[in-house]
Amino acid sequence: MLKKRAQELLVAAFEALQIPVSAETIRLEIPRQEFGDLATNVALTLAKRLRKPPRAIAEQIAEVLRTMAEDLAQVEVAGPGFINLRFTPQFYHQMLRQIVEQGAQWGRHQAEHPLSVNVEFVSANPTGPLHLGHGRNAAIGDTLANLYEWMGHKVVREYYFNNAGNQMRMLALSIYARYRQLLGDADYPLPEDGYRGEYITDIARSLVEQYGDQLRQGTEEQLQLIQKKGEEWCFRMIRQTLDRMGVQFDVYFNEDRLYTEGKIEEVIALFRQKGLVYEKDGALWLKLTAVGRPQDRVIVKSTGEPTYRLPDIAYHREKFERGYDVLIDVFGADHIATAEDVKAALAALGYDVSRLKVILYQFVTLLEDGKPVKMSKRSGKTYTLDTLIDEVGADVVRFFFLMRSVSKHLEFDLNLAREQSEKNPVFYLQYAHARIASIFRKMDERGIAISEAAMMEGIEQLQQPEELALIKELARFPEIIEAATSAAEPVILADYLRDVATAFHRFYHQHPVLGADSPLREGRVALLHATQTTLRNGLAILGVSAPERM
RNA sequence: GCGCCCGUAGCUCAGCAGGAUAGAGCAGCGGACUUCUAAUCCGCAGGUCGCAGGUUCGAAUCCUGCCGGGCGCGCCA
Repeated sequence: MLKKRAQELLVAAFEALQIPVSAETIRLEIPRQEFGDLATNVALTLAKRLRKPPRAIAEQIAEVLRTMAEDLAQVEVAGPGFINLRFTPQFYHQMLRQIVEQGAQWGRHQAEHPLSVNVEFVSANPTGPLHLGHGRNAAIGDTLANLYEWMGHKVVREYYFNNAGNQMRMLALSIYARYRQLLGDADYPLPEDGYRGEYITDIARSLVEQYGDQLRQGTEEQLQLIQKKGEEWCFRMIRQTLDRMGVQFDVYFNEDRLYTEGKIEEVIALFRQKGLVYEKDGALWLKLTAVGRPQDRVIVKSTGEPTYRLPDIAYHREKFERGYDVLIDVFGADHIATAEDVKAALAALGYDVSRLKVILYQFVTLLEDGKPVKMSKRSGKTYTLDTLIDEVGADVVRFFFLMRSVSKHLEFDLNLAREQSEKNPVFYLQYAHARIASIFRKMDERGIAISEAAMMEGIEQLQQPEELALIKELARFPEIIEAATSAAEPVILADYLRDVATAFHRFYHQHPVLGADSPLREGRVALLHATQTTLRNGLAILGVSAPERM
């Protein structure tokens, strides 16, 4: 809200001076405290075009701004030509009134043209429990979905359920091997690249309980049954873990459907029409080099089975056909090449791939005592997301996965996460919220009831630097949501909430609320409400709880 | 070899549509609880922004090259 207002004022000033400048070229940033509330370098960027020294331009604009004067307490030209702005306390009071009025809706945008958005994330194969990478994926995807909702769009959360590839066959064979071992064939070998986790034995055990030795022969039919049971089991595990992460999907899209509904065949036919496929060595190749990709790829193996790339393309085409305005994929960094291939293929089929945003997040390393925890897929010795949640709780897990840029490798420091103390950054935010809740409880105990009207009255009493600094911080919330959404970076919101908490703790430390005299007390209560709302809403977007007490 | 991501304080990271003295958290040192939660606050200390060039009035930020780390480059998914 601050930047928007400043931008309006600057645009008006430029108009008065008859200098044509578009609003977007006026960039505002928050400078060091002593310079002001906002600063712009617009005079510096215009210097060349206007052939005037930047300071002279800045002075001119500043002059006009000073005469307009509304909402601005101070306009200064500094350094090489920055214009520093400081708002009046009255302006901040007005903001605070708006926040209190909006209450639970504070921070929500009303999109002029609401978009339909599909966010596909997690999409882990139903062959085992979720791991840390999936956890980061879940946290990022769900938060992006939340952000789009807060921007006023309509969001569908979707999970692509990859239950048709040959990894499923491997799952069945792995379970079968354990099943045989349980039946007494201790030496029955696990397949070369089989799944080795504990859960495989659990599944096998449940089969023994249900079927006894009836599946011993391992006929095709029996293996299919085992596969089905394994898939269901894994799916249940996955959903339980996602539940604990606070993630709910609207759509689970089964890969099966692409086959049963003929989508795979359709895509092949389309590629044929466009002359984008050819046969070689008994396989069907997609001519990706014709659409700017470095290599052609096999899409149907010589065995007649499609490679994973083909259903991927068919699936994305299906999503496009459903008519979303925006499609978002959340993938691990290892999907780079595939994602680009899928995009190029869809573009070749005539789809507007600018609507498809692929979010690639970097890998997660688990650190314990400063050293990476070794994970081995072969031995099945991996650290599951469930284990992590058991150990540190869902709030910490979600926050830790969101507190770094998506594009950065993430070091998950187990020792820090386990720390139930001030060192843990999650608690810092939650504590601010709980502290406010505590004051409200105290008010109840003492029988203090304050009407909204009284709060609104009291707001103009807020003149202390810590009070104004806190309002200033709160006022950024809608802009932060917008920035985090357009950059697809939850960390922007996470960092912001820390700043809010800091501003609050400073205020709290310096100024008593209930001990203050009316009407200042009422004004401070309004500030508490606004702060709590901001923290609660922000934490909700991140999927972290806002506790009433700690 | 090629492609993508990353290199900023002891550690983990912000800042990067160029701009005013490069910021946080943790760790270190020193202060603040008879008051609404000290899971807090205040202060001190800590940096050749990987290296070398280039563009510019101005580069952590843009360009090129190199060095270092991660991830890819399957008829696996």
